[in-house]
Amino acid sequence: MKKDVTTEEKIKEAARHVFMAKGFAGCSSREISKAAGMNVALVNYYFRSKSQLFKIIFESAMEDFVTSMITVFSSDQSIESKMRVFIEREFEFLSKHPELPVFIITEMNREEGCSIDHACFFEKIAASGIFNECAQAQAEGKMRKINILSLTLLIMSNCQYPIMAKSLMQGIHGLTDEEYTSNLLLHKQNVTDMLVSYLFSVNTITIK
Amino acid sequence: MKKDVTTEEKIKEAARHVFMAKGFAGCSSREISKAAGMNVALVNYYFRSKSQLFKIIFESAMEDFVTSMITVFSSDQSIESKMRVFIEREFEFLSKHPELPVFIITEMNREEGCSIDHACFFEKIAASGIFNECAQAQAEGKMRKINILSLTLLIMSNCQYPIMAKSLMQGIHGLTDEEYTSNLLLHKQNVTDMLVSYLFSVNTITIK
DNA sequence: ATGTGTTTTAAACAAGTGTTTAAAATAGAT
DNA sequence: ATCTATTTTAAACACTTGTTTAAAACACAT
Repeated sequence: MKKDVTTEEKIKEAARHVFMAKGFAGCSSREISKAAGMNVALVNYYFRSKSQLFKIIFESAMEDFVTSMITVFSSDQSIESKMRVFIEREFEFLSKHPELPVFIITEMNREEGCSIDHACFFEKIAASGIFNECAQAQAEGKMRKINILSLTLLIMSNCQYPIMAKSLMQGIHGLTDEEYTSNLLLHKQNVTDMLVSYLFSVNTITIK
Repeated sequence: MKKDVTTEEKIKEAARHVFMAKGFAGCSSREISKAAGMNVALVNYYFRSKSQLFKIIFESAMEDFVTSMITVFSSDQSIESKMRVFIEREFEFLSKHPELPVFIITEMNREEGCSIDHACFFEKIAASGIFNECAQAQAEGKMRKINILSLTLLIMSNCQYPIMAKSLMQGIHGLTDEEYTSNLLLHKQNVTDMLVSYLFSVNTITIK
């Protein structure tokens, strides 16, 4: 028997949407099954339990998250232009999946969330060779010497936070969706300028 | 009748802890009442409902959040040193309340979360005069010309994200609590350097 | 001690939770 | 058409949820 979209995929897609929007604790199995247009029992028929289904969705979300990074790192460019492209792509990717960072951070803080092995993601990133490339650039004086955690944090902070905090910023500054989106473009440019000049010290800083 | 700590305060304190750690959806009324060492019915006796209690806790959390900012802005210093002090204080404050940013962002995304008026917080910040001060510094060429949202985002991103994403970063980089904390100190310095030099263009950037 | 108002509790309520069971519907092979 | 295995459903399971009710415990004035 064949279908355009298998039942299993229907469930996963529905679960992805619902989990992302409301979190593990914020939704019920029945809600997911309804979003997939079927009976509750089917969810457990294909994926033994709610937790099991969640684990699959979460890991695939992490996978997307990391894959989006690695594609840029593996490309063949100077490290500085990799950085520029990376920021560009990260804003683009996260605009399409705005709930992803909050989702990942929230669920990492859940007790059960720790059961998942995260180190493998670091290994994947490391395997792209980006960290060695940075170390070399730092040794050659082409790049500011900061440790890898700090580098990761600088980039992630400035790419992810502006998208995670959308509703907060809209609330505080009183902006519509469109206004926020257009402001985000300006901000992306500022972030790029700031990070590139800080890390690679392109001394074209002239203000006023 | 008098007590050292009133029942009402006991409930609020317990609710604050539990809500922060698990979110609105992630905990039950009974969990809160047990944390406060009493019967469930008492929670509803003092605060009509779980939602009502939550609203109070959330708004007080936002209050703390904003108050922590304003104290620095209202002080009597140059805008550049205000920035330095602000980052310092923000890292210190958030280290003591690490769940606060994720909590606020998560609950802002809940449907019911929108019922709360957020604009008042912006007004409070604006009332501190910090925005005018920035505008003036920008007009005088002392500060880079970027809009307020972007400025807010730059600061918040770099102060809040490193603390929100602790468990994610620990997972990825394989760090203990102590290691992360000490790395956070180094990172705070990097953030300060980067932001100050980007915004005020202190051109002492010479690498290696 | 009695009465009064407040604070606290145990118990119950209906509704919703994750999960399981057994029966029904469906598919494909003979 | 009959049999078999897979897919889907309705119904029930035991348990937790937010909230309410009525009785108990308490404090305090008289």
